[in-house]
This record gives sequence, C-alpha cells and structure tokens, in this order.
Amino acid sequence: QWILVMKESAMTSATGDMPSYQIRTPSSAVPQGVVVSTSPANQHGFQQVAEEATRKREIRLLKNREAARECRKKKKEYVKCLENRVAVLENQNKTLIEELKALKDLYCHKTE
DNA sequence: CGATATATACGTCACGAGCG
DNA sequence: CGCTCGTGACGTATATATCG
Repeated sequence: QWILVMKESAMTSATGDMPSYQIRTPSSAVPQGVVVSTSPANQHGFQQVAEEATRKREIRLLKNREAARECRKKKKEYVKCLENRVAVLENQNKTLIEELKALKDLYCHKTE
C-alpha cells in the first residue's frame, strides 16, 4: 500500500505535473445548500441546523486530527522498518562479498 | 548574535476506497 | 448512495542549523 503510493508521488514529482484532483476549490465552514429565511419562525430552525452543522464539523475535525496523527505515526514506523531492512541487507551484502573473496582466494591457491 | 535556510510536527481540506 | 476512514497536499508554527 505504502509502496504504491510513494512510487506514484515520486513519479508525479519527477515529471512535474500534478494529478487533476489536486485542483482545489475554496471552501467555507458553513455547509452549502442551506436556505436562509428572514422570517423569525424559520430563523430559529436555521439556528438549530447551523448549530448541528457546526457540531458535526467539530466532531469531524477532531476525528480527522486524530486520524492524521495516527497516519503519520504509522508512516514513521514504516519508514523506520524500511531503514532497518536496508541496514540488514547491507550487512548481508558485505558478508557475502567477504565470503566470495575468501572462496576466490581459496580457489586461486588450489589451482597454483 | 540576528537573519535566513532547512527540518519537523501539526491541523485542515479534498479526494478515493470501501462498507452497510 | 451516503457515510466514514485513510492519506496526499498544503499552509503554518516551532525548532535547529548555517552564515555573515
């Protein structure tokens, strides 16, 4: 999952073009599509709707804040894991090179 | 030592994926 | 189809490094 995502972002940054979904539209805190009436009877109703919308928004923001924190934590762990794997593979590589060298030496002396 | 550059962490928005 | 969740991108704040 991470690998695919990262490859994709690396590609787009390399070519310099942005995916179409990057284009943003300005947004406001007030939910769209709410019809405002000037009559006092409806104003109370509107206030309730507006309060509910605000409450929902705050809940969503809180949840998203926590989700973003969790997402970053997860990503950091993933990167740490990859770095660890790199270190292990580098060590293995070093060991194998040494082993190959030793075997070559052995073979040379045998044929002499 | 202050100005500037770079790194890091965070909150928010927009979007796609997947679920009921 | 509407809703929630995970995540990339962006802007901002704070910390740290570099330079004159």
